[in-house]
Amino acid sequence: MAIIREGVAFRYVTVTDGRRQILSFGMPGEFISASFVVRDAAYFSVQALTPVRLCLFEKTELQQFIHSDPAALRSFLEICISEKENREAQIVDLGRRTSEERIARFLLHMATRSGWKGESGFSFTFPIRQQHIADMLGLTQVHVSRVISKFRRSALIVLGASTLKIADAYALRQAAGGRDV
Amino acid sequence: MAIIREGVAFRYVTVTDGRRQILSFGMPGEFISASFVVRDAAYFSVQALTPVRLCLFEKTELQQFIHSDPAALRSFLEICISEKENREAQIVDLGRRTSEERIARFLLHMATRSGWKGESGFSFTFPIRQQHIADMLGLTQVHVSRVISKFRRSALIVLGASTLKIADAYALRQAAGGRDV
DNA sequence: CGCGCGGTTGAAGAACCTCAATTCGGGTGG
DNA sequence: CCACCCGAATTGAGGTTCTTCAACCGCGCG
Repeated sequence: MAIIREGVAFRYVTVTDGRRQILSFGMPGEFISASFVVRDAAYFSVQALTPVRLCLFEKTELQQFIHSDPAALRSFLEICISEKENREAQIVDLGRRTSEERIARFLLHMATRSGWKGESGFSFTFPIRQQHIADMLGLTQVHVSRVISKFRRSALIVLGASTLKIADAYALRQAAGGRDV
Repeated sequence: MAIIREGVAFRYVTVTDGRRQILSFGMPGEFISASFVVRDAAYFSVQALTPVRLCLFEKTELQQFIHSDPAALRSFLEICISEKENREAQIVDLGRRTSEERIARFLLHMATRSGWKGESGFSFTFPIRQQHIADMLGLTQVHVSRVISKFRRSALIVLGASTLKIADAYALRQAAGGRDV
């Protein structure tokens, strides 16, 4: 039972023959996974991308806290459910969007989680490698490279060693499929 | 806020240009979506596949019930979290499994939810069309048809108008990728 | 210096899609 | 009762998207 205070980690599962699927990235302020209130074992693995500082909870204490305070219960349910909603958005991406849309949406989503307000020129730390993007979005690293290169050539983004800059927010949203995030 | 008592329904979203992604099928005994305890609006649509009989709850009453009884809270959290876990399994399917694996796993999963214990020869009502399978698994109906035809020719399954029979459980599990469901 | 990780690029192929024609079965109207 | 019709499934041909394999580059680091 842990909340991330600093750094970035991700949850993933590996299927037979070594294919890897990343389930989510955890950023500061977020639970690794709310499931641990109920579960003892995990069907996934967790790995840190950067050095990470955690805030640990005793499971039973958290359970008591949720019981004792109605507001706490409500906000914990809120967390569980918005985690589920994020997973469902991901399902839509994987099932029914092209690789360009997926990658554009992923970059926009990470920017938003890093405090982006929507303006062009926003720049933030981005420690995620192409292999992670590929494993998050059901693609190969090679294909991610091609799409990212295309975005860069079209001046939608500027991608440094560990920083990403949204250069043309409008065009990137277009590439993401227009509406929503 | 509703539980399905009879029949089958599904939740889905449509993205621009009409592509459809099915998020889940609801079977008897299951919530349409546990999210409604916290949410007022839904980002998805629901459609019945067969005639459906529902059991409706008043949201505020359910909230009070959850607060009043620790066991109720625990089992509701259990439901939320296992819904999330199902979505994550789906993400792995969509991201990192072939169309044959996805379809085989989907059929096995539906059989299990219909009370299947694992033996060959089990047969159950299956009102789902190929288009639904396609929209659940991120494929086209045409491709689903090809894979299903292949399964049928290899005598893994027998698919009637509205019933499905697991003819060769072992081979179907092999097609599903070996381990787990 | 050399090694390794991450990224880029090209060529060839596999998986899946699109379009379109055809079939099959169940229901409905004449 | 039969003709028709409609939704659902099948099948073929050809195309696109993404993968695979492999070579190569650039850069930070021991």
